[in-house]
Amino acid sequence: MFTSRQNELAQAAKVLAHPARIAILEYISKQEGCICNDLVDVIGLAQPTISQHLNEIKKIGLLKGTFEGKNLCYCINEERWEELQQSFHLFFSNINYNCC
Amino acid sequence: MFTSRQNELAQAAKVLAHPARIAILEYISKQEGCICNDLVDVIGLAQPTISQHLNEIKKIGLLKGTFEGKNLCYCINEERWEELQQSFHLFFSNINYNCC
DNA sequence: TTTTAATATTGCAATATTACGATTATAATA
DNA sequence: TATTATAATCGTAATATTGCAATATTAAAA
Repeated sequence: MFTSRQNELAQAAKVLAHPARIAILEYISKQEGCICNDLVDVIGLAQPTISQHLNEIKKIGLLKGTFEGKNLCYCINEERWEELQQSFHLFFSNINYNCC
Repeated sequence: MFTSRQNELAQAAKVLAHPARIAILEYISKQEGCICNDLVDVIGLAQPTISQHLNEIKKIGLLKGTFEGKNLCYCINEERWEELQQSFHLFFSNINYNCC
Protein backbone atom coordinates (compact mmCIF):
# COMPACT_ATOMS: atom_id res chain seq x y z
CA MET A 1 0.00 0.00 0.00
CA PHE A 2 2.93 2.34 0.71
CA THR A 3 6.50 2.12 -0.52
CA SER A 4 8.99 0.43 1.75
CA ARG A 5 10.85 3.72 2.01
CA GLN A 6 7.68 5.39 3.30
CA ASN A 7 7.08 2.56 5.76
CA GLU A 8 10.65 2.65 7.04
CA LEU A 9 10.67 6.40 7.46
CA ALA A 10 7.39 6.23 9.38
CA GLN A 11 8.76 3.45 11.56
CA ALA A 12 11.85 5.49 12.39
CA ALA A 13 9.69 8.52 13.14
CA LYS A 14 7.61 6.39 15.46
CA VAL A 15 10.66 5.68 17.58
CA LEU A 16 11.32 9.41 17.89
CA ALA A 17 7.64 10.07 18.58
CA HIS A 18 7.93 9.95 22.36
CA PRO A 19 9.80 12.53 24.43
CA ALA A 20 11.21 9.84 26.72
CA ARG A 21 12.96 8.23 23.77
CA ILE A 22 14.30 11.58 22.59
CA ALA A 23 15.57 12.20 26.12
CA ILE A 24 17.11 8.72 26.36
CA LEU A 25 18.98 9.14 23.09
CA GLU A 26 20.24 12.57 24.08
CA TYR A 27 21.33 11.34 27.49
CA ILE A 28 23.22 8.35 26.12
CA SER A 29 24.88 10.66 23.64
CA LYS A 30 26.10 12.97 26.40
CA GLN A 31 27.77 10.20 28.40
CA GLU A 32 31.49 9.62 28.20
CA GLY A 33 31.92 6.01 27.26
CA CYS A 34 28.85 3.89 27.35
CA ILE A 35 27.98 3.13 30.93
CA CYS A 36 24.54 4.57 31.27
CA ASN A 37 22.84 2.71 34.08
CA ASP A 38 21.28 5.73 35.73
CA LEU A 39 18.71 6.34 33.03
CA VAL A 40 15.88 5.54 35.41
CA ASP A 41 16.91 8.32 37.81
CA VAL A 42 17.59 10.81 35.06
CA ILE A 43 14.43 10.34 33.03
CA GLY A 44 12.05 9.83 35.93
CA LEU A 45 10.05 6.88 34.65
CA ALA A 46 9.88 3.43 36.24
CA GLN A 47 12.58 0.95 35.34
CA PRO A 48 10.33 -1.35 33.27
CA THR A 49 9.11 1.64 31.30
CA ILE A 50 12.67 2.75 30.51
CA SER A 51 13.53 -0.80 29.54
CA GLN A 52 10.56 -0.86 27.20
CA HIS A 53 11.57 2.42 25.54
CA LEU A 54 15.15 1.19 25.18
CA ASN A 55 13.78 -1.85 23.45
CA GLU A 56 11.94 0.27 20.91
CA ILE A 57 15.16 2.14 20.18
CA LYS A 58 17.09 -1.13 19.88
CA LYS A 59 14.56 -2.59 17.48
CA ILE A 60 15.43 -0.16 14.73
CA GLY A 61 19.14 -0.69 15.31
CA LEU A 62 19.98 2.64 16.93
CA LEU A 63 21.81 1.10 19.88
CA LYS A 64 24.84 -1.11 20.02
CA GLY A 65 26.82 -2.60 22.86
CA THR A 66 26.18 -5.25 25.46
CA PHE A 67 22.60 -5.78 26.40
CA GLU A 68 22.46 -8.50 29.04
CA GLY A 69 22.99 -8.76 32.77
CA LYS A 70 24.61 -6.26 35.03
CA ASN A 71 26.99 -3.54 33.86
CA LEU A 72 25.39 -3.28 30.51
CA CYS A 73 26.75 -0.91 27.96
CA TYR A 74 24.57 1.08 25.63
CA CYS A 75 25.66 3.48 23.01
CA ILE A 76 24.38 4.87 19.77
CA ASN A 77 25.06 2.97 16.57
CA GLU A 78 26.76 5.60 14.46
CA GLU A 79 26.15 3.94 11.11
CA ARG A 80 22.45 3.45 11.71
CA TRP A 81 22.14 6.93 13.13
CA GLU A 82 23.60 8.48 10.01
CA GLU A 83 21.40 6.30 7.84
CA LEU A 84 18.29 7.65 9.53
CA GLN A 85 19.67 11.17 9.49
CA GLN A 86 20.07 10.85 5.74
CA SER A 87 16.55 9.45 5.31
CA PHE A 88 15.02 12.36 7.19
CA HIS A 89 17.24 14.83 5.37
CA LEU A 90 16.12 13.50 1.98
CA PHE A 91 12.49 13.55 3.03
CA PHE A 92 12.65 17.12 4.23
CA SER A 93 14.66 18.46 1.31
CA ASN A 94 12.65 16.80 -1.47
CA ILE A 95 9.46 18.65 -0.65
CA ASN A 96 8.35 21.42 -2.99
CA TYR A 97 6.31 24.47 -2.10
CA ASN A 98 4.74 25.35 -5.42
CA CYS A 99 1.51 27.05 -4.51
CA CYS A 100 -0.43 29.55 -2.42
CA MET B 1 9.13 16.08 32.92
CA PHE B 2 10.76 16.65 29.53
CA THR B 3 11.91 19.88 27.95
CA SER B 4 9.48 21.63 25.65
CA ARG B 5 11.95 21.11 22.82
CA GLN B 6 11.89 17.37 23.45
CA ASN B 7 8.09 17.37 23.58
CA GLU B 8 7.79 19.37 20.38
CA LEU B 9 10.25 17.21 18.49
CA ALA B 10 8.40 14.08 19.62
CA GLN B 11 5.10 15.61 18.57
CA ALA B 12 6.45 16.43 15.12
CA ALA B 13 7.87 12.92 14.81
CA LYS B 14 4.47 11.52 15.72
CA VAL B 15 2.94 13.23 12.71
CA LEU B 16 5.55 11.59 10.47
CA ALA B 17 5.07 8.25 12.23
CA HIS B 18 2.47 6.93 9.82
CA PRO B 19 3.21 6.00 6.20
CA ALA B 20 -0.10 7.49 5.04
CA ARG B 21 0.96 10.89 6.33
CA ILE B 22 4.37 10.59 4.69
CA ALA B 23 2.61 9.68 1.45
CA ILE B 24 0.13 12.53 1.78
CA LEU B 25 2.88 15.09 2.31
CA GLU B 26 4.89 13.74 -0.62
CA TYR B 27 1.84 13.73 -2.87
CA ILE B 28 0.86 17.29 -2.02
CA SER B 29 4.43 18.34 -2.64
CA LYS B 30 4.43 16.80 -6.10
CA GLN B 31 1.32 18.65 -7.25
CA GLU B 32 1.58 21.77 -9.35
CA GLY B 33 -0.36 24.44 -7.52
CA CYS B 34 -2.39 23.28 -4.62
CA ILE B 35 -5.43 21.52 -5.95
CA CYS B 36 -5.10 18.08 -4.44
CA ASN B 37 -8.61 16.72 -4.18
CA ASP B 38 -7.80 13.21 -5.38
CA LEU B 39 -5.87 12.14 -2.28
CA VAL B 40 -8.43 9.45 -1.47
CA ASP B 41 -7.89 7.69 -4.80
CA VAL B 42 -4.13 8.05 -4.69
CA ILE B 43 -3.55 6.88 -1.14
CA GLY B 44 -6.16 4.15 -1.04
CA LEU B 45 -7.74 4.83 2.33
CA ALA B 46 -11.32 5.88 2.96
CA GLN B 47 -12.19 9.56 2.77
CA PRO B 48 -12.78 10.02 6.52
CA THR B 49 -9.43 8.39 7.23
CA ILE B 50 -7.63 10.72 4.85
CA SER B 51 -9.43 13.66 6.40
CA GLN B 52 -8.31 12.51 9.83
CA HIS B 53 -4.67 12.20 8.71
CA LEU B 54 -4.82 15.63 7.06
CA ASN B 55 -6.07 17.01 10.34
CA GLU B 56 -3.05 15.60 12.19
CA ILE B 57 -0.77 17.27 9.65
CA LYS B 58 -2.68 20.54 9.96
CA LYS B 59 -2.49 20.50 13.73
CA ILE B 60 1.26 21.04 13.75
CA GLY B 61 0.95 23.77 11.14
CA LEU B 62 2.41 21.92 8.16
CA LEU B 63 -0.45 22.79 5.81
CA LYS B 64 -1.74 26.11 4.64
CA GLY B 65 -4.48 27.11 2.21
CA THR B 66 -8.23 26.95 2.18
CA PHE B 67 -9.75 24.22 4.23
CA GLU B 68 -13.54 24.43 3.88
CA GLY B 69 -16.12 23.35 1.36
CA LYS B 70 -15.58 22.18 -2.20
CA ASN B 71 -12.48 23.01 -4.25
CA LEU B 72 -10.27 23.13 -1.24
CA CYS B 73 -6.65 24.00 -1.57
CA TYR B 74 -3.94 22.36 0.45
CA CYS B 75 -0.28 23.00 0.30
CA ILE B 76 2.73 22.74 2.52
CA ASN B 77 3.58 25.62 4.82
CA GLU B 78 7.15 26.35 3.81
CA GLU B 79 8.10 28.24 6.96
CA ARG B 80 6.85 25.55 9.29
CA TRP B 81 8.39 22.84 7.16
CA GLU B 82 11.82 24.43 7.38
CA GLU B 83 11.38 24.92 11.09
CA LEU B 84 10.81 21.20 11.58
CA GLN B 85 13.59 20.35 9.18
CA GLN B 86 15.92 22.42 11.30
CA SER B 87 14.71 20.79 14.53
CA PHE B 88 15.37 17.33 13.17
CA HIS B 89 18.69 18.43 11.72
CA LEU B 90 19.83 19.76 15.08
CA PHE B 91 18.68 16.64 16.87
CA PHE B 92 20.51 14.33 14.50
CA SER B 93 23.71 16.34 14.34
CA ASN B 94 24.09 16.98 18.07
CA ILE B 95 24.45 13.31 18.94
CA ASN B 96 27.89 12.03 19.92
CA TYR B 97 29.25 8.52 19.43
CA ASN B 98 31.86 8.34 22.13
CA CYS B 99 32.04 4.67 23.00
CA CYS B 100 32.22 1.04 21.94
C1' DT C 1 27.38 -20.68 46.52
C1' DT C 2 24.64 -16.98 48.30
C1' DT C 3 23.91 -12.18 47.90
C1' DT C 4 23.48 -8.12 45.40
C1' DA C 5 22.74 -4.69 41.93
C1' DA C 6 21.36 -4.18 37.88
C1' DT C 7 18.14 -5.07 33.50
C1' DA C 8 14.43 -7.87 31.21
C1' DT C 9 9.95 -9.90 31.06
C1' DT C 10 5.13 -10.55 32.23
C1' DG C 11 0.53 -9.10 33.02
C1' DC C 12 -2.64 -5.76 32.99
C1' DA C 13 -5.12 -1.27 33.10
C1' DA C 14 -5.60 3.18 30.96
C1' DT C 15 -5.27 5.74 27.03
C1' DA C 16 -4.38 6.81 22.14
C1' DT C 17 -4.45 5.67 17.37
C1' DT C 18 -6.34 3.95 13.22
C1' DA C 19 -9.96 2.87 10.12
C1' DC C 20 -14.41 3.26 8.22
C1' DG C 21 -19.69 3.55 7.62
C1' DA C 22 -23.12 6.85 8.25
C1' DT C 23 -24.15 11.42 8.41
C1' DT C 24 -23.57 16.37 8.08
C1' DA C 25 -21.72 20.61 6.20
C1' DT C 26 -20.10 23.41 2.46
C1' DA C 27 -20.18 25.90 -1.71
C1' DA C 28 -20.36 25.80 -6.60
C1' DT C 29 -23.64 24.95 -10.30
C1' DA C 30 -27.78 23.72 -12.74
C1' DT D 1 -33.63 26.89 -4.68
C1' DA D 2 -32.42 22.02 -5.52
C1' DT D 3 -28.66 19.26 -6.95
C1' DT D 4 -24.12 17.76 -6.83
C1' DA D 5 -19.44 17.00 -5.58
C1' DT D 6 -16.55 17.45 -2.21
C1' DA D 7 -14.65 17.48 2.74
C1' DA D 8 -15.63 17.34 7.78
C1' DT D 9 -17.57 15.19 11.75
C1' DC D 10 -19.64 11.51 14.55
C1' DG D 11 -19.80 7.03 16.42
C1' DT D 12 -17.62 2.93 17.14
C1' DA D 13 -14.72 -1.23 16.76
C1' DA D 14 -10.11 -2.98 16.52
C1' DT D 15 -5.53 -2.39 17.58
C1' DA D 16 -1.37 -0.17 19.52
C1' DT D 17 1.01 2.42 22.98
C1' DT D 18 2.24 3.69 27.51
C1' DG D 19 3.15 2.94 32.29
C1' DC D 20 3.99 0.29 36.26
C1' DA D 21 3.85 -3.51 39.95
C1' DA D 22 5.41 -8.00 40.38
C1' DT D 23 8.57 -11.26 39.03
C1' DA D 24 12.46 -13.32 36.59
C1' DT D 25 17.02 -13.14 34.83
C1' DT D 26 21.78 -12.05 34.73
C1' DA D 27 26.51 -11.73 36.17
C1' DA D 28 29.59 -9.71 39.36
C1' DA D 29 30.99 -9.68 44.20
C1' DA D 30 30.97 -11.26 48.90
